Amino acid sequence: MASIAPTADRILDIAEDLVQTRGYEAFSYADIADALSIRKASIHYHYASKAELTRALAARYRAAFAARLLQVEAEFPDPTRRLMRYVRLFQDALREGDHMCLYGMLASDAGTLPEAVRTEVNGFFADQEAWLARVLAEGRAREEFRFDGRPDAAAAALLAGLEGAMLVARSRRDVAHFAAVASRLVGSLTSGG
Amino acid sequence: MASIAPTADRILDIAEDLVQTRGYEAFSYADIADALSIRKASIHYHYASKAELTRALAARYRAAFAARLLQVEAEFPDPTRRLMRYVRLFQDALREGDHMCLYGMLASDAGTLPEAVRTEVNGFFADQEAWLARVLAEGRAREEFRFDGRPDAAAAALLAGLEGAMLVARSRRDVAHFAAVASRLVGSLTSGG
DNA sequence: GTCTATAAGATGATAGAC
DNA sequence: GTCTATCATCTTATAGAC
Repeated sequence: MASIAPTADRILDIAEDLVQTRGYEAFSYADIADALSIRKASIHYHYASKAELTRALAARYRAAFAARLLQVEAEFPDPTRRLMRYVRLFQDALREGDHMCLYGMLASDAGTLPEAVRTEVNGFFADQEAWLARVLAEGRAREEFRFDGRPDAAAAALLAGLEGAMLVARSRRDVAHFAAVASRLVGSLTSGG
Repeated sequence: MASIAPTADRILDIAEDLVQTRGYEAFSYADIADALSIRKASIHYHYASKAELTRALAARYRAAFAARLLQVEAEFPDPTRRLMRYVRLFQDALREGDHMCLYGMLASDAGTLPEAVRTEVNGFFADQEAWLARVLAEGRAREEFRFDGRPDAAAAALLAGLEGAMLVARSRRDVAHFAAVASRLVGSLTSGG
């Protein structure tokens, strides 16, 4: 499947895995070249610099995630199920417990990230908070959710909880830890104040 | 103040700042040598390897944080104030919004961290959750806090929320974002289910 | 589009003088 | 305890043949 994709895409596939497991600073053109059995120079043909490669990777992931959210909205009309599916999307990113969400990892690399990538990171988080705020607002209107204050504030806290849970769970290589924290975060919206 | 401390300590001071802003992979002996106006070889005299330097840094931070928690307990007898002070400790680690909590950063580097440091990271998180669980349990017994389920589960969710809020806030260079999420997390314990 | 070859610089680390 | 000098290796990146 990956082997029939164009080289430019396969490069991003490998890079995505490397960023999720090692971070921006700890992956190299040599790692990608080895994984694909090509030469480093070939990667430079497709992506002139590491900054450009990472920017392309971030943009692809952001677009794919946005598309998946549209799918979720089409598939699940009710806010509760939408939210549960959203949490599942995050949990899947953890894989066996050794991957971090791509954007969570890039956020941790914010201090050394090329500016174009950094802008993309903040845009991604803004996307997530906006989407969650809409789901939460609708859920409260339907009396499926209960929470205090503005939906965007509740959305920011939920996103932070999910990202932090991934960070801690991955350090422990423990997907169950993420699942437990996530269900508590969702539970506090569906059953309390 | 830093300039009268022994070299071994000053090395860790600089390393701490570098890890908090750049992460494990993105700091080097050369960075520390430049900051202290000494040579790289002098650093190797104090810490034979980068792994050993980072392990020493992690151990120092963990011990210092534990000591600060004892101070908080001595100073504030009531759970609500203890918790507010705890959140403050985290917020201070952000500095101007460009530092991550040392252990949050190390957790994000889990994929490439020397095993000894990684063990230290999970120990630190266990420390935090245990301390928070005790504060939460006592707060619920005194009817200052309200939450469902076991105190350790609530503690895990709170810690995850704080770490995630730091991650997102730092990416945005926005301390206020952390403060807003943190006060919402605390608020959900003091005023709701 | 992929290759070989190469560049200029950084990396963690060591030997041995002072 | 700090220095100079050096090491092998890795990094991103480029030139030019095929």
